[in-house]
Amino acid sequence: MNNDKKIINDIEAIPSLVQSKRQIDRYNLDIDAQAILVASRLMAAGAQLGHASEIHFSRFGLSTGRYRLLADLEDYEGEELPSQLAEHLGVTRATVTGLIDILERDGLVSRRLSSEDGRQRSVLLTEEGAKKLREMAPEHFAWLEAMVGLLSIDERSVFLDLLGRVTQGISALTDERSLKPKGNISNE
Amino acid sequence: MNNDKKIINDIEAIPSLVQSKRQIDRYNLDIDAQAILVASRLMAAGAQLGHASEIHFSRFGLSTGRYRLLADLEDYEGEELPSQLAEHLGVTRATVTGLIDILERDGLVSRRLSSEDGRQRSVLLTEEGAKKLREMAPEHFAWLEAMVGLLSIDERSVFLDLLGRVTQGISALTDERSLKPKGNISNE
DNA sequence: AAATTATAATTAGGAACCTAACTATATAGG
DNA sequence: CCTATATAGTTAGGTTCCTAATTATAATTT
Repeated sequence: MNNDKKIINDIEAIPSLVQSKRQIDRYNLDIDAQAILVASRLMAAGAQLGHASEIHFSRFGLSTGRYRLLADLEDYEGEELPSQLAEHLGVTRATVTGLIDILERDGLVSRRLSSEDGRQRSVLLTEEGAKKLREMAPEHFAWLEAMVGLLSIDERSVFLDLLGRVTQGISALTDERSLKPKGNISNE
Repeated sequence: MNNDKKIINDIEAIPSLVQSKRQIDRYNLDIDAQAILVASRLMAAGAQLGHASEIHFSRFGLSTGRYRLLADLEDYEGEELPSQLAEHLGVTRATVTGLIDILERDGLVSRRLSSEDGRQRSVLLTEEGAKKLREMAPEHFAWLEAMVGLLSIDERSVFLDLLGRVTQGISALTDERSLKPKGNISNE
């Protein structure tokens, strides 16, 4: 019986400190092995979470992106422009078009032409879409809460703080390459 | 000039505490808003990191997966079976086949038939593959280190601990559905 | 020994997100 | 006015990873 297929994040897939050390030693680099371990673990956790999330939402006939779009729409009184959605979700407008296509096909949102600007199309949350969100809310939020269930309230605050700074670190790395910084990363 | 396209993780894309509270209040759920915030932020961070990682590796003509395969190969004396690689990387064998295809095309690995078992094909790190790893090591590890550069040594330990428990939480959620646990998650 | 079953790798096709090119509309400059 | 340029959304095609089916070889069962 091959139920191993389900368990992707095997113990083998988790990078260890000795592994990080070995890699650094091989090239005689002046790098903190633990820093490498933290970064590697975070990458592994990110991939794992992304995968788990898709499985979670698929039980409601949604994907992570499509749920997030619906939730954002709900947060903005049930009507938004695709470009706003793209900005809120942190994805491209092309991606939003695809998300809307499927949600519209499934009757969870609808498109409407804007009267003010002929280029714009409003996206509206349908009654069915609102119902879907209402129905999945308890289970969904319980799922999210369970994710951090092994952390105490205090630990959650600490984690949030540390994660925020790591996120900042990542942003700095990706922005670095654009030689014209927008000026909002001020700490030298 | 539209260099905004590069900066995907806009300030708007980061979920806030008030947003989490609003969502929970809407359905009168007995859920800790901060827990939702932590979970949401982690998901956002995971996506951001995944994206940043692809950009990082693309500068060396690699993807995250292909780099990880090369690095794992190096860790195992330059020779492994595809099935071992799949397990170590936490991806399916089908994915590994695809990764090897491109790495082989680019001359970074080679395939060899196993003498012992006719079903197996060994994957070998070529000299060119080893050279690639050697060349990118300084920049790559510096990149990883910079990611957690805003954290002190002590904070890295704390972060590692908390992240580990969140990871456990996620694993528990995904395994939950398979009614026959493998019994290797022993700490009750 | 032959037939069944398991395993290793691959192939085929799908989902999510991307970039770049395109269409339609709006705005600005001469 | 009317051409040039910017913007909103979409379309086309690529990448990464997945699941399910397929092929080839090994192990097991009768």
